Amino acid sequence: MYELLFNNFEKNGLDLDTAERELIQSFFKHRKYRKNQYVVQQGDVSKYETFVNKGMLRTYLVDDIGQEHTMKFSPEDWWAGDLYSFTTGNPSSYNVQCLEDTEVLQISQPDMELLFARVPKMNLYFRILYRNSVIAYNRRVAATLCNTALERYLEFLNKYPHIQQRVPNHLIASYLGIAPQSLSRIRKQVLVKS
Amino acid sequence: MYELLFNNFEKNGLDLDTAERELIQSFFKHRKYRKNQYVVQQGDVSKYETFVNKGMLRTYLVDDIGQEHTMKFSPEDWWAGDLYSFTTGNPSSYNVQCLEDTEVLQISQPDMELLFARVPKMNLYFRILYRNSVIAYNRRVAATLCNTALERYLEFLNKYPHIQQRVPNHLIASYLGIAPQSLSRIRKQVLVKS
DNA sequence: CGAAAATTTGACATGACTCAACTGGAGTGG
DNA sequence: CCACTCCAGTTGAGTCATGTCAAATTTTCG
Repeated sequence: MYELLFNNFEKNGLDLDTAERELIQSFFKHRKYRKNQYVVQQGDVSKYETFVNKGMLRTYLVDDIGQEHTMKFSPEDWWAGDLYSFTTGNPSSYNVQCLEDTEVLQISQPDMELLFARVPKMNLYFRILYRNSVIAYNRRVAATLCNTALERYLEFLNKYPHIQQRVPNHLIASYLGIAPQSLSRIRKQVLVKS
Repeated sequence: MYELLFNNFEKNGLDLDTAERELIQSFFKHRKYRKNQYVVQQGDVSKYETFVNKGMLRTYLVDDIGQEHTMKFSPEDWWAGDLYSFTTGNPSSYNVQCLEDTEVLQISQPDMELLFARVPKMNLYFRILYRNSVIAYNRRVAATLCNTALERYLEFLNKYPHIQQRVPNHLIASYLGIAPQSLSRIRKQVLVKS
């Protein structure tokens, strides 16, 4: 149940002994959700940082005029959660919803603080994790500034081919920041060209 | 020369004793740039993470058709640099340019690794720093997905009033992802309404 | 099978871009 | 002190990409 998480720790340069692993395990709660259930809802506090073991989560928000905008897809081996709400305890403006039946490991904010106190090298892991996240966001902002919708769509396909097959197009459109009709037209262009 | 940096460490929960401070100082190089000089240029490796002591930096990139897009402004007490290039050693796609005469403190990638080895609690500082950066990028992506150019402009003014007074409007436009003419029209609207 | 959701298509509206010209201020040099 | 240049900012006209609304079609799934 914890293999994927510990593998992820290792991938990011973390060496853990048995005692540490047991301690870490004790901080994480295993939880199963069914498709369409919510892990967090707009207005709630995002109490946990959530590591996806199996399935897929989608983080989105709803704007003033009722439109949904997808911030992020989280398949297996990714984290999800609203870091702002988690850190400050303020209500989240995001919804985190299951696109499939999903199994996760969750750690609460106080437990995370304890974890840092007891296993200081977790600071290294999260430093690397957040650093990579900053790099990814950089790219995304750069893409929205520099690229057309078509280019951003192709980049998305390229980068997340596995996600594309598991997620309906209108959600991809809402991630790219375009209307589903526009994505449909773009897809037609791509077909013609190839 | 190091007060601002150490203050920043403290603000982010870092307690340092004299020995640690001296060690840390020895890793940072002080450097002065004149207005319009480049700290990093597209194609170079971003060898340093740069903390701004005085002045203002602007990180931007140039797209296929020669347009500039501003990723970030870094006034005093902020960091600048391309984290991707810094981490991997690959060439950067960004330019980092001085908008004013600027004084910085720089640390190289190998020195940063040494720093983490010698002062492990620096992991905590950068974890927090990157975490806050992730939160800020989240907001920015959410704003580009949810808000109109007008709303994004008002949010920018609200959040960085100090920057607005020190930076020409066409650079703000390139940060917001709109043409300078569009920003000019938006500013006219704002005047009429108030 | 049948209902609901997703996708596609068409017609039209609109916000933002481009190109081009003009204004106004800052700085320079005669 | 004035003429000149340079650059930022503004304004207008025309264009284009993308959005909206509405309807048709296809797919999914109970």
